[in-house]
Amino acid sequence: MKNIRLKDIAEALGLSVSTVSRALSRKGKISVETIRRVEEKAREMGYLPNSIAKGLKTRSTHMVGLLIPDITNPIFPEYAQGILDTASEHGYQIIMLNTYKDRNKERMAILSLLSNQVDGLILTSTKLLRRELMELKSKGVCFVVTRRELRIPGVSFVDVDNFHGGYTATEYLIETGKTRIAFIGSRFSGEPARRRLKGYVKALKDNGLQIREEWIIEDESSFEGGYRATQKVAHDVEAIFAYNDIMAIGALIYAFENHLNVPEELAIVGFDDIPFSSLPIVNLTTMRQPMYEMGKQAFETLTNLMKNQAGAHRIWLKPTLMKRGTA
Amino acid sequence: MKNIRLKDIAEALGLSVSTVSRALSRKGKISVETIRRVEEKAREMGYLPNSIAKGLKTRSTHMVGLLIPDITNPIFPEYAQGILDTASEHGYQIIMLNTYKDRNKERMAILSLLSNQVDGLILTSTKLLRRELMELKSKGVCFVVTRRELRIPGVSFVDVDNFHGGYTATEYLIETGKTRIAFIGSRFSGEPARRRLKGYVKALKDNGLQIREEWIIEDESSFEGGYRATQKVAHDVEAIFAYNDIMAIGALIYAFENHLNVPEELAIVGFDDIPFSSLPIVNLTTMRQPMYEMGKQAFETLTNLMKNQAGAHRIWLKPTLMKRGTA
DNA sequence: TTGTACGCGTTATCAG
DNA sequence: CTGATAACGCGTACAA
Repeated sequence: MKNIRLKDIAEALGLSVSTVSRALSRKGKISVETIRRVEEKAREMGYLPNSIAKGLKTRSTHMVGLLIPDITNPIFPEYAQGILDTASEHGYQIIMLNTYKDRNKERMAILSLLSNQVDGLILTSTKLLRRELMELKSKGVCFVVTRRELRIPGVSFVDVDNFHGGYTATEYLIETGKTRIAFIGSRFSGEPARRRLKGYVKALKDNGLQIREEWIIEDESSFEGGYRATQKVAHDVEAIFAYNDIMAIGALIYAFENHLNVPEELAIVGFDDIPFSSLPIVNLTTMRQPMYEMGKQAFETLTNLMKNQAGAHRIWLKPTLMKRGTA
Repeated sequence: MKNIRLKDIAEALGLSVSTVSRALSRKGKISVETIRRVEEKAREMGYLPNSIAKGLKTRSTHMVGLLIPDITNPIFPEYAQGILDTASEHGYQIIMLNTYKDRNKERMAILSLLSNQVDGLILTSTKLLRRELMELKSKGVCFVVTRRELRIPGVSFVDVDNFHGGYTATEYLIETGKTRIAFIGSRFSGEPARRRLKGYVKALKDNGLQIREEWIIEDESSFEGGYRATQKVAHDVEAIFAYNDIMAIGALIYAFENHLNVPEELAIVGFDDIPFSSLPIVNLTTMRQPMYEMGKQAFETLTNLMKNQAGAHRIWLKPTLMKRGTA
């Protein structure tokens, strides 16, 4: 069954293709009567516009490419939701791809997306080099970066204020009376961890507490990593601020297995607020990252870019403390 | 900066557009030397093919639409991953949309996707009426349905064998010595719940156990729902088979709060194996649905359809028992 | 108010 | 082996 084209409905009505086109898009001068007839016929024949043909002409496909490291990482579904919902409100479709934090995959994905003539790109935790992003920008590609803070003139990004989050979490632990506080984290080479760590350090200093190197532990981002890191310091500290909820839960498991009372003997604060942290059995106190909001803002920033070629936006979202049972 | 077109590289080389096209696609007779020259020039000029113009001509965009009820439902990210990975292997892009189980949203989404000339559709847990699916089929649209078993001639689907899963879970509980076993579930009107329930009933019968209506509880699919349902039967049964992990965890919370030993006093088996069920603190015994595999199979079934217009495939995946701490 | 003619970037057909 | 030419479906100056 062939699709109905403008031409088909034009012939059925004895009109020209352009008249039909105008009637359907309501552009230019056209009689109300013609509009009515065309619309009726279009409905009757089940006309469905060919958006890609339109895109070829108008140079706008209303498609946006979304690159995510890994959709099974529990912080991302909510983020994706924010993007999908907002895109849908604005009449855009999202083409999604996983990059697995592989710079090469990312490059290929972007080429493929641009080849498909997407109107814009959302790059999540991109590994692309600064130079590459500048090049992309100079080609006139519209894009927004999230979860990576970078200062390239004209490049927009949306990120969480990791420093502020680290500061708030640590300060809260201090407020509850803890003075011996460890930080366990992963990938200290990466920006998010570095900034959360800086927030932790600053909060300790501001409160006249000493920074102890041996209380700052690096391990991998996993339950096991959190467990191991906790093992190294649990005998010596009263509280743990973890880089993320995964590691915090690892700490929780350690406490559980070693019959440490939480939070009395060992208080634990995480970061992210992944869905399971709020389960009654877990009930983790943590810094919530507004991931839905991040997705929403990312898309809205992008639409502004696509429409007005407006200047760059830099958005920091504040994480909020979710007080629950572990601190 | 305008994009480089075939025409640009043709002019730069003093060739015709069609020759350049053939050189790049290596179709038809063309000299090796020309191919070399064209490819070099293309690289040099940074040529990126315009897939949507190509699609207009070839009537194939290599895009596939994916409809999912809700990507934040923890069973779906893995599924989406399976689809994304497989699509990528086959050189396809995925346009993803949430439907929120809303039939109308689904209709709109499909129209919009077809308007974008996708080559195929994957409909997850679709609410569309049988009649609508048949209509879609008769229009020649390629699509695969997942998580809904339906017998429409020529329509392919991939689903988990819910009956088998329900049977296996119940049988396992019986094997561990339990005889008083409850089923807690939600949406008994829906097929998955009905089939799992049937499996439960059959397993009881096959083992000479009685079916007790008051041990079959319906409530909503949430922690609270599972908690409430458990509350109603816990005093009377030794084991609970839950429709899904969410409800099973609700049951677990109930047991936890009421100091019931799990699994001695109350054994619990879930369904899904969502990521958190394997956490040491949760450690839920459950029927694992192979969601990645389901996504993979769905896409592969679809490619077959798109290529050969091959006959319909009906695939049932077997869920597998994950023996952990709660049963 | 409507129709004609052309172009968007690509591929397919048919001559040469 | 290569080049003109005609589509693909739609939008838009320009002419009527």
